[in-house]
This record gives sequence, C-alpha cells and structure tokens, in this order.
Amino acid sequence: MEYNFKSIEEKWRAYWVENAVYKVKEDETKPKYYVLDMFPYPSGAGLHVGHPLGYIASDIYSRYKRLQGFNVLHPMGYDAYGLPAEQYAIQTGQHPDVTTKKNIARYREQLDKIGFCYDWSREVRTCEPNYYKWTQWAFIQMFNSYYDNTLQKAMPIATLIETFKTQGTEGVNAACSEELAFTASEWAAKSEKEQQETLLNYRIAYLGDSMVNWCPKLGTVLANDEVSEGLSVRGGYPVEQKVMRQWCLRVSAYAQRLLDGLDTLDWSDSLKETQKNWIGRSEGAEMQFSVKDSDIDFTIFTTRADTVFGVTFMVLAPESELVDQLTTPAQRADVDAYVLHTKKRTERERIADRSVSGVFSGSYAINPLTKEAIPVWISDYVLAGYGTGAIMAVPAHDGRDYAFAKHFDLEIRPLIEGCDVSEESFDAKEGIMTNSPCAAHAIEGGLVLNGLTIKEAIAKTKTYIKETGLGRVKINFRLRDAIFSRQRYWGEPFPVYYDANGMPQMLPENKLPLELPEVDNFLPTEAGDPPLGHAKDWKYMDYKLEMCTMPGFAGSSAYYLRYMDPTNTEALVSTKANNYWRNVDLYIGGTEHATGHLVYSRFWNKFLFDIEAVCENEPFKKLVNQGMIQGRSNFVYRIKDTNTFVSLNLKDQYDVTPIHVDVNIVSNDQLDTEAFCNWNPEYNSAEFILEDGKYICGWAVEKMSKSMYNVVNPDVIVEKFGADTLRLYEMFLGPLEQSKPWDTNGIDGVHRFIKKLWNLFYANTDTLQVTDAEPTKEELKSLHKLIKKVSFDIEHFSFNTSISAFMICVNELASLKCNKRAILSELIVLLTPFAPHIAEELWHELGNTNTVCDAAWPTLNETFLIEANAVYTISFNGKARFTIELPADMPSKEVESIALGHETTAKWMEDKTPKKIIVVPKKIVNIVL
RNA sequence: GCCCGGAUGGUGGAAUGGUAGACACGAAGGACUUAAAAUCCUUUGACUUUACGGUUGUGGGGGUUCAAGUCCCCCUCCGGGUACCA
Repeated sequence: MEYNFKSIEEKWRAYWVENAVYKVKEDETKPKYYVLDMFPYPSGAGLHVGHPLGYIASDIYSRYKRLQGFNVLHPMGYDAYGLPAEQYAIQTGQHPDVTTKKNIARYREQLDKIGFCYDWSREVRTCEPNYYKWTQWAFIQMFNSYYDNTLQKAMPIATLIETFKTQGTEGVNAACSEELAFTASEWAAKSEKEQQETLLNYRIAYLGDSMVNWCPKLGTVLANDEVSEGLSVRGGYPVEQKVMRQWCLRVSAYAQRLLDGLDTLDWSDSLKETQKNWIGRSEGAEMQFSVKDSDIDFTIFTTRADTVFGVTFMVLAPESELVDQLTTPAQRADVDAYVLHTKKRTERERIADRSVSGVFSGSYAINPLTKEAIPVWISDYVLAGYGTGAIMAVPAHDGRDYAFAKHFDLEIRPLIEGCDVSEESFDAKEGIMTNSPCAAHAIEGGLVLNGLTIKEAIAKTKTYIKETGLGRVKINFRLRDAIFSRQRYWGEPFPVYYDANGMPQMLPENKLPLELPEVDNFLPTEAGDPPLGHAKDWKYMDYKLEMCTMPGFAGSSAYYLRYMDPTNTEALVSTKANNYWRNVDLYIGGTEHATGHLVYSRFWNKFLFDIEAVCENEPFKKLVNQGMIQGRSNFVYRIKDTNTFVSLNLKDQYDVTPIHVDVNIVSNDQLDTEAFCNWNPEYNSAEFILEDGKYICGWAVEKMSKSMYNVVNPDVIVEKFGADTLRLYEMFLGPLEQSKPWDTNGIDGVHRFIKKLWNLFYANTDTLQVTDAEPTKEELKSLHKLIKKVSFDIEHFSFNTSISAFMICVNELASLKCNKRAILSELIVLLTPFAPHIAEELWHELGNTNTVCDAAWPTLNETFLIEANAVYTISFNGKARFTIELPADMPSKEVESIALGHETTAKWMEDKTPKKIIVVPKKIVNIVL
C-alpha cells in the first residue's frame, strides 16, 4: 500500500477532534506540565513557514511529556489587538473586529493542518470582553496599590492613605515619581483634588506627566521597546520626545526584583543578559552642588564619585527644569535658542547627528569638596530622563565630557597616575589616583584619594560624602515606567472615568468589562481627541470616560494565566486551577520579546503575586528561543534588453540583470521554465540558455517577504508532502535556536524516511506484514539505541539529531528486514511527538484501539546496548580518559586487559596499566590502580 | 563604542577533550525500466598513489594536554542585541 498522507492526516485529525483527545483538565493524580507558545498576532498575510517552527518544537515536547505520563497543558490563542488591523480599518473602513476575526479563522485553518495537540477549548483572544475584563481588573488593582520599598512588595493604597493621615510622609518608603515630604496636618489640609494628585505620585498605575515617545504619524505615544533608533518599530515612522499626561505603570519599582528573579530562571544566558542590560542597574552616588550667589542647589548622579576632583564643568539636559532657574539674563537669548533647537529635533536627528553642541548658562556651581566655582553648561548629550538630568563633567575620564571640553576649550584635569589625556580621555577603571587637591593644600579633614586604586577611591568618596552629608549612595536603573496610554481605537478601554475635579476614578468592578464602543471613524477627532472621542455616550453616569486605550502588551501580560481557567467569570484564574497549573514550565518564542513582553509579563505576574492573585513569583520557568527562519530568494538572469534568461553558471558570459523569481516555481534551485513563462505575462515568450538541459537559479538569504518572492506558505508544503514531513523537515533544518534560511532542498530526505518507515509495515504489499515473532538481539539493540538517543535529544531540544537517529534506526531495521510487532510498536510511540499522523495510523493498524497519544514512552533497557568489541569511554583516575575495546563476554564485569584506541595513549599508559577496571556500559568510571 | 553569539566538505549540519565530517541534500556511476518517475546499490573533504596506502585538513597565530573542532591567550571576518545611561 502506498503511503497516502492526505487521507491519513485528514482521518486522524478528525478523530482527534471527535474524541477530544487534546482536552485537558486538572488531575491531581498526575504531575502537571505547562507548555506555552508565544501567541501570535493574526496578521492579514497568514502564516509562513517560519511561524510554525517554535510551535512544532513545543508540540513535540508536549506530546513527549504526555507520553511520559504528565498532564500537559498546551493551549493557544491570539494577541488580537494591534496596529495593523486599525490601520487597515482607517484605509478601508473595514471594522478591525471583522478583519481580526477573518485573520484568526485563516490562522486556525493553517494551524489545524499541522497536527498540533492544542486544547482549543481553552483558546483566548485578547480583544474579547470576557478576556479583557481581567486586563481591566488588573489595571484597577494596580491603581489601588503602591509599592512599599521596605517590604519590597505592592500594598493597598488605603494603607498609604492611613499613614499619611497619622504621620504624613514620615517613615514612608514607597516607590514614587517624585520625593515628597509633608506632615499629617499638611495632608489633612490638602483638598480632595490635591490628595488625589498626591496619591498619583505613588500608585502603581498612575496618571503622570512624563517625557514620552510621540509618533505624529501614528498619532500615538509608544513605549521604549516600541521604538528603535528613533523610529517606531511598527511602521518605521519618526518619533519625537514630548511631555504628556499619560497613564503609566510603575514598572521601575520592580526593577531590583526583576533583576534578582533572573537568577532563578532557566533561560539562555544571552536573553538574561539582554534583560539585565535593559534593566540597567548602576550603583553610584548622588551629590548636591549649590549654585554660586544663589540659594538654589541641585543633585547630580555619578558612578565615578572618585573623579569629583576632576570636575571642571557641569552639564544640564536641555529639558531640565534647572535650565530656566540657572540661566542668567545675559545668557537667556542663547539658552532659549539652544533649547528650542533641541526640542525641534526628532529623536532620529539627534541620533544621526552626534556632533558636540551646547551653551553656557551663565551660572557657576560650587564643588562641595573643593568649594571651587565651576561653569554650568547645557547640552543635549545629557538626558533628562536618566539620573537627575544633570551631571558633573570630568573630561579627563569620560569620553563624552572630553569631546565637549575640547570643543568649548574647557579645562581637562587628570586624576590617574601616568595617564595621558592629550589625545583622548582615560576611561578605564584601573589605575592609581593622584592630584587630590586637599593633599596639596593640606586641608584639615579633607578627602584625599592619592595612592588608592579607583575601586578603593570610589568606596572612600561614597563614605565621605555620606558622612559629611554632601550626598548619598544611590542605585539607578535604566528601566523606566511603562507608558500605558495609546491614542488608538483597537485596544482595551481603560476602566476609568474623570470626576468633577477632573481626577481619574476607577469604575466599580461589577461594571467590568467596559466594552469597546462602536465608532464611525477610526481617526482622531477634530478636537484632537483619540478615536474613542467619536463614540456616542462614552460616559459613566454623567462623567467622561477615558478616551485612550491600552497598549499591545496589556493583553499579552497575563494570558498564560487565563489559559488555566479561560471561562471563569469570577476571577482571572481560580485559586484551584492556579494552584494546580502554577506557572509555565516551558515557554517557546522569539528573542524579539526580550525587552518588551518578557519584562512586562514578569512585572505583571509579580504584581499579581504581591496581591495574592497568583501563587508563583515568576511566570516562565524555562524559556527557549527559536531562531528566525529567513527567506531564501532565487534569481534568474535576464540578458540585458532581451527576454532571454541564462542559467547561473553561464551568466558570466553575458551582461545580465538578476531578477527575483518566485521560489515556489523553483525546486533544488532548478527553475520550472514552463511555470516561469506562466508566472508573469511579461515572461510568456521567455527563452532560456540552459546548462546540462537545466536552468539553474542563483540564490541569496534575505528577509522573508512578498517583494522578494521568497515567502513559503506551510499549506503548500502540507499539500505536497504532508504535515508529518513538514514537521520533521522544520526540525531537521538545524538547531532550534539558530536562525536559518528556509530551503526546501532537503525535504525529499525526510519524506523518503517516512516512506521507508511505512514500508517496514507493508513491505511494498497491500497488507500489513507484521509478525509476533521474538525480536532478535540486533533489532532490540537498534530500538534501544533510538530510545536512548531520542529521549536525551528531546530533553535537550536537539530535534534535528533525534530525527537523524530515527533515520539510522529505520535503515537498520529495513536492512534486518525487521517486521516484529514488539519493535515496531515502540518505534511508533517514539515517533509520535514528531509525526503524530502516521504514528496514529500505524498504531491503529497494529490493532490498538486507543489513541497513540496515550501510549507509554518506551523504557530503556541498557543491556541491549552492550556488545562485544564496542568502544566505550572510561576515565582514568577521574582525570584523563581514553577508549577501550571490551572483550566478548560482558557487562559490569571485571576486565583483565584493555586494548587502547590510540598509540600515543598506549605509550603513555605503559607504566600505569590499571590492574582492574570495572566497566559500566556508556558510563564513565574510574580505573582502580 | 559596549554586551552576547558564531566561523567545520559543493550545501544544511553531527561530534560528554578521545578514529572530525554522523544524518541528510546535491553530484557521479550502476541496477530495474522501451523510456521516464519512483525505488535500490556504490562512490563522494582536499592532495597523492595503478593499488595497499600516504599526506593534509574544523577562519588565522600561539599555548595547555598522552590527546584540542572542543579548554586558555591574541588576531581576522560574520550575525544579533544595545547605546550620548554619566
């Protein structure tokens, strides 16, 4: 019987649905395992072959775990809110809900063809009210919480209000936007509005004025991770900096915990590193500088407190509030012009043009240690958003300060013994300090750093400024609060209305979900309000509702929790379901979410943990990043000004133009010339110069995109080779985590393998040719080698090598003409995770009536692996290792002599020949001398 | 600039410090076939030899080791992340 993948795959997919084979529920008798894919945004283009890579890997692992007896939760859903649907709506008037549903249907159809074991009864969509109810609910909880730095957790805002009433800010150690100090009576004297305004300074979800990334073209603000090199990640439009009153999440409060938590996670080092850098912890000091002839003083942040004697000027960010206060009348015009100039520049222009610019404020600051007066400058190389927006400049030991000093001819004062700062600054953090002025002028009790290493000097300076009250030790994080408002339509509405004071209030929880209203226009209103401004009666009682919507990461921050209990109307997730499934054991997805989703999710989860809504502190225990599938484009070479195309290896003889050709009409780089003529009317009458009767195309690795004609749709592969071949081939392509171009050149190999496997059962006849005879030693050895290899490889996500092992095993069994049921049925179980359709078919052909998904993973018996004259590796005194050949009678027996694999080793061993060796197959053991 | 990765045949890629190139593609030759497709068999890193075999070989240069693709140092090139973060 021929291997007919089409009918087999259709049959078993229907069977799985009918028998709800993939439906799971909590089962206390079995250990749980939670395998999650990063859910997709359903774009209009559908899936290409790159998308299923991670899904196939997680599917293999899920099925493997299930065969091992775990109760596996493996759900899928859609990240359905997003920009493309809205932009499409603006262009065509099609409601985003309509296009989103259509795209989801298409995605589902494509996913269904690949044979995944998702429990679709748990599907979530972020745009559905019964889902986003819980996004809104979480937001309300964040509004009603503040972060207590002493307890290191979120606490009810009511607790903070109570403290303000009794003792003001005395003893309060809370994460806040701005350090405030007031007494209980001052608090009591505040108006209701003032109190509300004050509380916003502490809430975890708060409305605040902050510098935001404003994208005029998209008409919305963007989070830091949505901007790259001054352009929006979606669309690539210019972004500018602007102060706006926006909803924000106090993610920065969790910076230390987000950093510490990384150590407990089984993630790749590179991903942890990326997150570490994004959180950007830096230990330093804050120091007060007073302004000469004024009562103003200001604070700077530095990690190089040791260089305080090298400060020759100060620099303020142009956006700093201090600029206005410190500018002298004489300098006013220059400063205003400079500030205006920087404001006008987009982020992109600032990045492109790194030339030194700045202006003198007219004021002088007093160095608190030396009492020296030093000029205060304003320059855009200092950022308003980091530290205090003001720095002490040490041109001798900082490259940026050095460039500035050279440009404006300011003093450069070196502090490290023997360093040369005539050409460039000395930034290295190693060397011996010198030039401490207090030593030179013999100031009593003054700080002297001479002779210390930089490290010691930093520590000593910190202690000194702390003791003298000139400053304090401070840890700064690069991680900022997340801007949470978007001026868009297609997102979650905020459960927020504005009271008579114009202050934000939360809707009562029984009014949730606050559903997204209908609008007749997806653009901003004429008054400049977001699209929700078009909604009729967008009110709660008589109060105006918030018109912004939440950003993309809102819905994706807790979706993994919702899968545990997707239809619950009383809670995000019930305690029972949460206590059973706990958190994600294995999460597979791309690295592009390292600084976005994976930070926000961890933050969101930690917050929910603090308010005891969930039982685990981290959402994703193990994370594997699948590589990207790039496109492999093909080219044909048209001879200039003709309609003649020349094959790759002959093209150098002509003057040719390379033209992208659809990879779907090329096979193994050989062009289907007939299909090419039909591909585009322009080529109807194309002529070809062939080599060896073939037209060979050139190729290049490029991004997979429509314009390069290199997009390969998985449906096409499934149609041609079947889903099992697609699954095997995607895994066979190379290591999961590595990026690689899609290239169908090798797909015949895995397809052949499946056919060979098929023939083990049918031996080219129409009936099953399986016997119940006892397997031979050789057959058992071949099978158990496979069990060992595949089990090990799956655990290590090395799917490509396990497929090689299958090929070897099937070849061996084929040459042994093995048709023993005992061997073949175990082989099928092993293959189930990789190629579930054919496994299910053959499993039933062997007479089983249950699904192969519920079979038991074969048990390894090492004794079958032992063999005379096999090569084993053993270690010598736990140190050196070498290879021996075992004599004929076997295992775990004492061996009298050994034959050494290497001549050199033999020589070296001559005087050290061990007396007795205990050999355990495939294990490293010590030799007893 | 900084932080990660990586470099192995014509190609994709295998190798707990222990016979480099598993497995697969492609290519060449052969069997079956009127022919093609499919299938099966053989060969396939390079150089050298009629042959047995020999030499060489994991981006380059050093080192550690009885033994290095693998560990250490330096260099070249490529990919990714990130950036006036003080």
